[in-house]
Amino acid sequence: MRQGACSFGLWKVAVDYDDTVIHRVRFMRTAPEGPVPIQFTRFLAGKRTTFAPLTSAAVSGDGKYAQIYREVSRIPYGETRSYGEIAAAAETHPRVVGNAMARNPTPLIVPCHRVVASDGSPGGFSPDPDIKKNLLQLEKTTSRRLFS
DNA sequence: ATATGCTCTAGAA
DNA sequence: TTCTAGAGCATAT
Repeated sequence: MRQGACSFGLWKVAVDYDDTVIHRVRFMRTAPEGPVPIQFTRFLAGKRTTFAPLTSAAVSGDGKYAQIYREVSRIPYGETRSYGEIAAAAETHPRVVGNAMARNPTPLIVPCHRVVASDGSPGGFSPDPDIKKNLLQLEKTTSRRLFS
Protein backbone atom coordinates (compact mmCIF):
# COMPACT_ATOMS: atom_id res chain seq x y z
CA MET A 1 0.00 0.00 0.00
CA ARG A 2 1.33 3.41 -0.95
CA GLN A 3 0.57 6.69 0.72
CA GLY A 4 0.97 10.29 -0.21
CA ALA A 5 -0.58 13.69 0.04
CA CYS A 6 -1.39 16.85 -1.89
CA SER A 7 -2.81 20.24 -0.93
CA PHE A 8 -6.27 21.75 -1.06
CA GLY A 9 -6.26 25.28 0.27
CA LEU A 10 -5.13 25.20 3.87
CA TRP A 11 -5.62 21.47 4.04
CA LYS A 12 -3.59 18.44 3.13
CA VAL A 13 -5.30 15.55 1.43
CA ALA A 14 -3.72 12.28 2.52
CA VAL A 15 -4.31 9.29 0.28
CA ASP A 16 -3.76 5.59 0.97
CA TYR A 17 -3.91 3.55 -2.20
CA ASP A 18 -2.87 0.48 -4.10
CA ASP A 19 -2.64 0.73 -7.87
CA THR A 20 -6.08 2.08 -8.86
CA VAL A 21 -7.86 1.16 -5.62
CA ILE A 22 -8.19 3.97 -3.11
CA HIS A 23 -8.40 2.71 0.46
CA ARG A 24 -8.57 5.93 2.39
CA VAL A 25 -8.68 9.68 1.88
CA ARG A 26 -8.36 12.13 4.75
CA PHE A 27 -8.27 15.89 5.16
CA MET A 28 -5.57 16.84 7.65
CA ARG A 29 -3.48 19.83 8.68
CA THR A 30 -0.24 17.93 8.22
CA ALA A 31 0.23 14.78 6.19
CA PRO A 32 2.99 12.32 5.36
CA GLU A 33 4.97 13.15 2.24
CA GLY A 34 4.60 11.11 -0.90
CA PRO A 35 3.14 11.08 -4.41
CA VAL A 36 -0.57 10.75 -5.07
CA PRO A 37 -2.31 9.67 -8.28
CA ILE A 38 -2.39 12.55 -10.75
CA GLN A 39 -6.20 12.55 -10.67
CA PHE A 40 -6.16 14.14 -7.24
CA THR A 41 -4.01 17.13 -8.04
CA ARG A 42 -5.85 17.74 -11.31
CA PHE A 43 -9.29 17.42 -9.69
CA LEU A 44 -8.41 19.73 -6.84
CA ALA A 45 -7.07 22.26 -9.35
CA GLY A 46 -10.38 22.25 -11.20
CA LYS A 47 -8.84 20.60 -14.24
CA ARG A 48 -10.56 17.28 -14.01
CA THR A 49 -14.13 16.22 -13.24
CA THR A 50 -13.64 12.51 -12.63
CA PHE A 51 -11.27 10.20 -10.81
CA ALA A 52 -11.57 7.37 -13.33
CA PRO A 53 -10.10 4.82 -13.47
CA LEU A 54 -9.57 5.09 -9.72
CA THR A 55 -12.13 3.32 -7.56
CA SER A 56 -12.94 3.37 -3.86
CA ALA A 57 -12.60 0.24 -1.78
CA ALA A 58 -15.78 1.36 -0.02
CA VAL A 59 -18.15 0.78 -2.95
CA SER A 60 -17.56 -2.95 -3.16
CA GLY A 61 -19.41 -5.36 -0.94
CA ASP A 62 -23.06 -5.94 -0.18
CA GLY A 63 -23.39 -3.94 3.03
CA LYS A 64 -25.87 -1.09 3.32
CA TYR A 65 -23.10 1.47 3.43
CA ALA A 66 -21.57 0.08 0.22
CA GLN A 67 -24.96 0.48 -1.47
CA ILE A 68 -25.17 4.05 -0.26
CA TYR A 69 -21.64 4.82 -1.46
CA ARG A 70 -22.54 3.45 -4.88
CA GLU A 71 -25.58 5.70 -5.08
CA VAL A 72 -23.53 8.71 -4.02
CA SER A 73 -20.94 7.89 -6.67
CA ARG A 74 -23.65 8.34 -9.31
CA ILE A 75 -24.15 12.03 -8.55
CA PRO A 76 -22.76 13.94 -11.55
CA TYR A 77 -19.98 16.50 -11.17
CA GLY A 78 -21.36 19.88 -10.14
CA GLU A 79 -24.73 18.52 -9.00
CA THR A 80 -26.10 17.67 -5.56
CA ARG A 81 -28.62 15.30 -4.01
CA SER A 82 -30.27 15.35 -0.59
CA TYR A 83 -29.75 12.78 2.15
CA GLY A 84 -33.38 11.81 1.66
CA GLU A 85 -32.97 11.20 -2.07
CA ILE A 86 -29.97 8.96 -1.51
CA ALA A 87 -31.86 7.15 1.25
CA ALA A 88 -34.76 6.46 -1.08
CA ALA A 89 -32.44 5.15 -3.79
CA ALA A 90 -30.67 2.85 -1.34
CA GLU A 91 -33.93 1.91 0.37
CA THR A 92 -33.02 3.07 3.85
CA HIS A 93 -33.51 5.93 6.26
CA PRO A 94 -31.95 9.40 5.80
CA ARG A 95 -30.10 9.16 9.10
CA VAL A 96 -28.33 6.06 7.89
CA VAL A 97 -27.10 8.07 4.94
CA GLY A 98 -25.80 10.70 7.34
CA ASN A 99 -23.94 8.01 9.22
CA ALA A 100 -22.51 6.56 6.05
CA MET A 101 -21.27 9.96 4.91
CA ALA A 102 -19.73 10.70 8.30
CA ARG A 103 -17.79 7.45 8.09
CA ASN A 104 -16.99 7.63 4.40
CA PRO A 105 -13.39 6.34 4.20
CA THR A 106 -12.82 7.88 0.78
CA PRO A 107 -14.28 11.36 0.39
CA LEU A 108 -13.77 12.85 -3.10
CA ILE A 109 -13.77 9.38 -4.68
CA VAL A 110 -17.19 8.84 -3.13
CA PRO A 111 -18.39 12.44 -3.50
CA CYS A 112 -20.07 12.82 -0.13
CA HIS A 113 -19.65 16.58 -0.46
CA ARG A 114 -22.42 16.51 -3.11
CA VAL A 115 -24.93 15.28 -0.53
CA VAL A 116 -26.72 18.21 1.11
CA ALA A 117 -29.77 18.70 3.33
CA SER A 118 -33.23 18.70 1.77
CA ASP A 119 -33.55 22.48 2.12
CA GLY A 120 -30.33 23.03 0.23
CA SER A 121 -28.16 23.88 3.22
CA PRO A 122 -24.73 22.24 3.12
CA GLY A 123 -25.08 19.87 6.04
CA GLY A 124 -22.04 18.70 7.90
CA PHE A 125 -18.60 17.61 6.90
CA SER A 126 -15.65 16.56 9.00
CA PRO A 127 -13.14 17.74 9.88
CA ASP A 128 -14.43 21.11 8.65
CA PRO A 129 -17.68 22.03 6.86
CA ASP A 130 -15.80 24.75 4.99
CA ILE A 131 -14.08 22.03 2.98
CA LYS A 132 -17.47 20.91 1.72
CA LYS A 133 -18.39 24.44 0.72
CA ASN A 134 -15.07 24.90 -1.05
CA LEU A 135 -15.47 21.67 -2.98
CA LEU A 136 -18.98 22.59 -4.10
CA GLN A 137 -17.74 26.03 -5.11
CA LEU A 138 -14.88 24.48 -7.07
CA GLU A 139 -17.23 22.19 -8.95
CA LYS A 140 -19.68 24.98 -9.66
CA THR A 141 -17.13 27.32 -11.20
CA THR A 142 -15.32 24.53 -13.02
CA SER A 143 -18.44 23.13 -14.64
CA ARG A 144 -19.47 26.62 -15.65
CA ARG A 145 -16.09 27.17 -17.31
CA LEU A 146 -16.28 23.88 -19.18
CA PHE A 147 -19.65 24.86 -20.62
CA SER A 148 -18.80 28.32 -21.96
C1' DA B 1 -29.10 -3.90 24.64
C1' DT B 2 -28.13 1.06 24.08
C1' DA B 3 -26.26 5.20 22.17
C1' DT B 4 -25.27 7.86 18.15
C1' DG B 5 -25.71 10.37 13.74
C1' DC B 6 -23.36 15.34 7.95
C1' DT B 7 -31.84 13.76 8.53
C1' DC B 8 -36.74 14.58 7.62
C1' DT B 9 -41.62 15.49 8.33
C1' DA B 10 -45.53 16.82 10.71
C1' DG B 11 -47.72 19.41 13.91
C1' DA B 12 -47.54 23.09 17.43
C1' DA B 13 -46.56 27.86 18.47
C1' DT C 1 -42.84 31.05 9.28
C1' DT C 2 -39.86 29.07 12.88
C1' DC C 3 -39.34 25.51 16.42
C1' DT C 4 -39.80 20.94 18.63
C1' DA C 5 -40.50 16.22 18.89
C1' DG C 6 -40.14 11.88 17.38
C1' DA C 7 -39.69 8.53 13.71
C1' DG C 8 -36.50 5.23 11.98
C1' DC C 9 -32.34 2.20 11.12
C1' DA C 10 -27.47 0.69 10.34
C1' DT C 11 -23.25 0.58 13.23
C1' DA C 12 -20.37 0.92 17.07
C1' DT C 13 -19.77 -0.04 21.88
